[in-house]
Amino acid sequence: MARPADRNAKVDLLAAAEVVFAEHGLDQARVDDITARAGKSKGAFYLHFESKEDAFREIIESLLARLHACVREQADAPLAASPSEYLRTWHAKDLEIFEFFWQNRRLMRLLFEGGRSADYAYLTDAFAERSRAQMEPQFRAAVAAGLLRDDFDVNIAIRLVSGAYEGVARDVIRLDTKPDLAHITRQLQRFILTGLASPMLRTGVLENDR
Amino acid sequence: MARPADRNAKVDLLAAAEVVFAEHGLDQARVDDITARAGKSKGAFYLHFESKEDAFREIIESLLARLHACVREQADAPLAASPSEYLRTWHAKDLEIFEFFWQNRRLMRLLFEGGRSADYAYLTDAFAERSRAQMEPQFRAAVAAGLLRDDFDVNIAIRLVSGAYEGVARDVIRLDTKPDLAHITRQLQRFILTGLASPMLRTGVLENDR
Amino acid sequence: MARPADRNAKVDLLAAAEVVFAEHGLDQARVDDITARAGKSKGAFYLHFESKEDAFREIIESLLARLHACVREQADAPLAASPSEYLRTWHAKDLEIFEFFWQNRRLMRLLFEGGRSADYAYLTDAFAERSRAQMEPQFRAAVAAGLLRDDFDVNIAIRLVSGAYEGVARDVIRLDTKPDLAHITRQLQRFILTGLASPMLRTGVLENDR
Amino acid sequence: MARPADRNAKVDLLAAAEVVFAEHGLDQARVDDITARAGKSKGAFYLHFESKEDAFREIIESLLARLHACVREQADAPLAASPSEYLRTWHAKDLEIFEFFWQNRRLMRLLFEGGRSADYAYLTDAFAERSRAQMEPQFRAAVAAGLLRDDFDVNIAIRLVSGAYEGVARDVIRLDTKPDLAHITRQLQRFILTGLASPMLRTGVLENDR
DNA sequence: TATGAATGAGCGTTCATTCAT
DNA sequence: CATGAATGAACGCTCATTCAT
Repeated sequence: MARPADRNAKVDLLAAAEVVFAEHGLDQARVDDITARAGKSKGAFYLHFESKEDAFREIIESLLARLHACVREQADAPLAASPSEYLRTWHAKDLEIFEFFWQNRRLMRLLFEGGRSADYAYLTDAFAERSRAQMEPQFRAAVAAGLLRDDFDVNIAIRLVSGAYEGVARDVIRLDTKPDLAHITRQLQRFILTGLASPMLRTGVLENDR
Repeated sequence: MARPADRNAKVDLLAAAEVVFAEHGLDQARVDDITARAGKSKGAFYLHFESKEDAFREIIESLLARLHACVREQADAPLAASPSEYLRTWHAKDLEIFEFFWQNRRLMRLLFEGGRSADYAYLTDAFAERSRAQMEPQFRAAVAAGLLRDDFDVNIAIRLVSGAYEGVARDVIRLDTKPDLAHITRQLQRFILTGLASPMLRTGVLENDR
Repeated sequence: MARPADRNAKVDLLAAAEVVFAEHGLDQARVDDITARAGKSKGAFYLHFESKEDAFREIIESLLARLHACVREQADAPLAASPSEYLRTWHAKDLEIFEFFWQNRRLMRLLFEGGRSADYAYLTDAFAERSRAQMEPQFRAAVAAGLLRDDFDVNIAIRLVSGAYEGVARDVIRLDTKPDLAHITRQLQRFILTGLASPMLRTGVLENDR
Repeated sequence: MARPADRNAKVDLLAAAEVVFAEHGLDQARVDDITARAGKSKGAFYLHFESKEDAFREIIESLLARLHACVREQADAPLAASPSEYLRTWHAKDLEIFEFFWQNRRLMRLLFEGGRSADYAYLTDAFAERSRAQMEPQFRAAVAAGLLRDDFDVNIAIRLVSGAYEGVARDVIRLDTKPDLAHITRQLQRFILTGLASPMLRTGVLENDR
């Protein structure tokens, strides 16, 4: 037999903690605020979590787990046969992930801001690193398949691309109303693929390169 | 005639505060740590700063002032005559700014991480916003001059480009050894200008666009 | 179901605070002293009071409330029919109030000494002012009833009488052993009514007045 | 040769200290305030005084010395020959002392309020005690001379009289504009000598006494 | 003698965590 | 399991006093 009261208590506390952490960050969040918002006692909090940090960790870990599940789900799709199929798949994946960002924007902001605590500042980098790591094999595969140019320093290219993704993601999650994610991600894809150079300037670019 | 002010006192304190804030963030930095590191007394700290936050603000404001001075200096250069001149100028500007990032990487990280305190989380966004604002007129000028394509949503393009810059900047400032900034910025420029699409894929891209 | 509130906690803290404030005044009283004396933790103090000053205020306000209740109770009695009844009633009232002073002599001293803090120095005057205000209607009624002389400047007479009361009260509350309050108040009453002049001098006094 | 600069410095500091102590009491007065008001350095303060308390003591002692000089001057006058001469002399003495109170009202308030510090709360009582002590021989002499009634408990009578004086003094020194001190002291004297009872009540009072 | 920057002990208050019921 | 009063370590800030010049 489950003990629903118990489960609900933890769920309530987690929900409240999520809000309070998202608003105040780890350091400035007070356990009192969390329990008051959850309508639970302080004792209940420590019944379910070892410490304030533990609750924070649990929330962040859950977020990361769901995020990675979402990303992996996208990543596991096979390289499409045709170029246009490839683009369609890619775009669908991006949209899926940006939808996740939007759904979890409060927590994603907290993540991007390192939990607003020195102790979790590493989260920001860790997330970026992980994104890059996740991106690399797909990128290399695309290069190998002749879909992407091979005259780039792949590491740097990845860095740039993931930077663009992260930058856009940061923008999206701080909006108040939901933007047209499909449009944004399509532009992002197009930007990555075609660049901004006008034909006239393209000559200059080639000149400029050795 | 009085015991002369230790002209270095404030400088020492600021230097120590910079280190401590960079390491622990605003909330977890202890005034004791700062003064101990500076070899000064606690009283000395409050002789020069109204409060812990005041010292933090002073450090951040100084960083932002120097940063904006650096950016403005770059921005004020006129649009170059020839495309290749334009590219050279652009690259030089970027390099200058990335040098600044590298020189001040400890503080830039703190800035990017919102002071690691809920109270200054806005810094992250404020900086991104400002960067975008600074970029916009230059971008539009380049489009008007036929240097950049005009079939992009400019706002989104700026968002993407500034995202790429920010992402790369975040990467750079967390390295332990100085990377080849000229290389990175050149790749960044080239990436922005030419994109990643292979000729074969380029067709797909065009197809994909309505 | 919870660890039940130590119903005595606040009472203990107030009792301890009373002693410590009475001994050291507001400024020099240390919260540590209060909690140590109460056998409570520092946290417990802030569980019941907003601040040190808040506890002080509560103590003083309670004293004033009880004092005014006592005074009002006396004041509400009607003017007696006969002179001797009037005197008896008056004396009984005084005795009641002086008993209150004696019972609360530690706090009354603190009150008379303005909480031994610049912030509450006004208490001394406020109390005197209030006493005078309370006395005035009774005084005027007694004059109207022909019980008291009408050839005095009433305001000054009240000032003198309340001064005498206050002076005697200040004396009484700093004694170590309880004096014969009935005797003192009777003498005080007699003094107010008849003065000290010997018959021989009385003539001179009356001459002296215009 | 005197060192006028030095002397002036101390005088300036004392004057400033007087104002600051009178306003904030001992505990809440800051040495900084005193030196700033005096236009001197903190070093100068400690050149002339051992400590903040020392300066306070010096000010209070000076006040008491001048006060006692004034009182003694009055006290040393011989008992006058005739009753009316006695009354005139007494009144003149009182007026002199009340003039002193008025001249030094800021400091007298501080004195009456125990320096607004637990450490000097005793001043209030010490002053009252001393006043009583000073009054006693004169009182007894007057009784012996048949000028004052002898059917009073002398100690209590003194207490009452000095209480009345103290009460009136407290009133006077907190006024903003100088009152008619001669009038007040005359009324005070008359009150002490004759009391307030109407002829009608006097009968009852005498009955009431055993 | 005079200066005023520097010192550091001291204290009010907060809040994560514990524990008696 | 649940409660919430109690605990006490921690830390920001003040200000009397010292001392190098």
